[in-house]
Amino acid sequence: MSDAEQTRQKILAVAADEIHQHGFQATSLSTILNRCGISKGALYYHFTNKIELGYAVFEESFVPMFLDTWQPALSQDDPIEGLCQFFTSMCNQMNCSEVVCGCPLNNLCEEMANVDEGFRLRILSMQEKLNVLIVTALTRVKGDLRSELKFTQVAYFIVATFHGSTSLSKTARNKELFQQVIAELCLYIRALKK
Amino acid sequence: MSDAEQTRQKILAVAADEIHQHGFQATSLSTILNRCGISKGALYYHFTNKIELGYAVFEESFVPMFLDTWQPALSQDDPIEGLCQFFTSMCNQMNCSEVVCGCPLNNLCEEMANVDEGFRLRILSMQEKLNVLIVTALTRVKGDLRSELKFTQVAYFIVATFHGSTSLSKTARNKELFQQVIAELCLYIRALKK
DNA sequence: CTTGCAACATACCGGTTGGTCGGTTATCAT
DNA sequence: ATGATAACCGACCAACCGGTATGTTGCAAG
Repeated sequence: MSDAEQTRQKILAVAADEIHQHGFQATSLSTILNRCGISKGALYYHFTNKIELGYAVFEESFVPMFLDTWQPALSQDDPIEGLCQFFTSMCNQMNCSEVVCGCPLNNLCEEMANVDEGFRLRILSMQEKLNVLIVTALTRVKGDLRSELKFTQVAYFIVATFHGSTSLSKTARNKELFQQVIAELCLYIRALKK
Repeated sequence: MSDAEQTRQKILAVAADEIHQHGFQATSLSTILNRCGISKGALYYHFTNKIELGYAVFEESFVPMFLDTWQPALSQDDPIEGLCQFFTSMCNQMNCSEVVCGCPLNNLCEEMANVDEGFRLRILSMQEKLNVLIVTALTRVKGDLRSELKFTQVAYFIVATFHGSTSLSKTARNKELFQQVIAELCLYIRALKK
C-alpha cells in the first residue's frame, strides 16, 4: 500500500471511530487531524469536504463491517438458530464502549436521515440490503416456518427490535437491558418455526 | 399567566420543537430567539444556560407528553388490545413530519445518553417509568397471559421495537415500514395471551 | 540536472456558536 | 416622588467550525 493510500486509510479509520463515538455532526475535523497526526491540507487532499469523508466512512467502513457481521449468521444451514446465536454471542462479546456507542448504522440513521439526503439514501440502501438478506434466508427454510408469516415484515421487525435494543442500552450503560431484549427477540425468532 | 411565565412557556415550546426537529446539539439558541421574537437576555433570564433549557424541555414538555400518550392505552380494561389500538391509531394519525422526526425520547436517548450525564439520568428515569407502567398493566391481567412470560423483559422488548420502528421509518420517509413493524408488533403482543 | 506533480503543511478566512454584561423599561411598594 | 426589583434588550466576546489559498517537500520521469 502506498504512503498516500496509507494516510487515506488512517483518516478513514479515525473518522469512523470518531463518528461512531460522537456522531457525524459533532465530529470535529481538527480532532481527526490531531489523532492522525496530519495537517488539514492532507485531509482535504484526499477528501473534498467533510460530508464526502462521511460518505466514504459509511461505504468503505460501516457497510462492509455491517455485512460481515450479519452475513455469516444468515448463511448457516439453520438461519433461525444462526440469528439467535449471532445475537447472543454479540451480547457476550460486547464491551462497555460498544454498549454506550450503539450500532453505527442505527446512529447515523437517527442523526442524519433527515439532515442530509446523501446519507439518507445510503442508509436506506443498506437497510434494504439487510432486509433482502434476512428474507432470503427465511425463504430458504420456509418449509420449517409458520405459513402465515410475511417475511419482509418479519425481517424489518427483527432489525427494528435489534436497533431499539441498542438504543435502550445506551441509557443504562450496561448490557442488562440489551440482553433482556435480545433474549425476548430470540424467543420470537424461534417461535417463527412451526 | 404572567407575562414572564408566558415568554418562558413560549421559549419552552419553541425549544421543544427545535430539539425534536434537529436534536439538542444542532439546535441553535439564535434560532429559538428569532422564532420567539425575543432577545438573548430574555432567554438567559429564564434559563441559566443551554443545557438547563434542554433539561426543562425534557421534564416539562417531553415527559408529560410521553406519559399522556402511553398512559390511556395501558389503563384500558384490556391493556393488550389497548396497546395494539394505540400503536395502530398512531400509525394512522402520523403525519409526514412526525415520521421524519421520530420519537423525541428515543431521539434524545440516541443523541445525548453518552454525551451528557444529566440527560442520561433523565432519560433512564423516563424509560424505567414507562417500563413500570407496562409491567403493571400486564400484571393486572396476568391471568389471561401465558404463564412463562417475564413481564419486565416483554415490556422492554415492546418499547425497543417501537423505538426501532421509528428509527427505520426515518430513512424511508414514509409510514410503510413503520406500519409493517407495528403490525408485526401487534401480532407479538396479542400472542402474549393464552 | 531539472522539470513536474503527487502529497502534504500552514496560515488564514468568514461565519456561527454559547455565553456575558452593562444598560433600559415597566411595575410596584413605600 | 422615589427607590427597588423583575423582565428584558442588544452589543460584545472568545472559541471553534469547515473550508481555502499558498507554500513546501520528495520523488520520478525525461
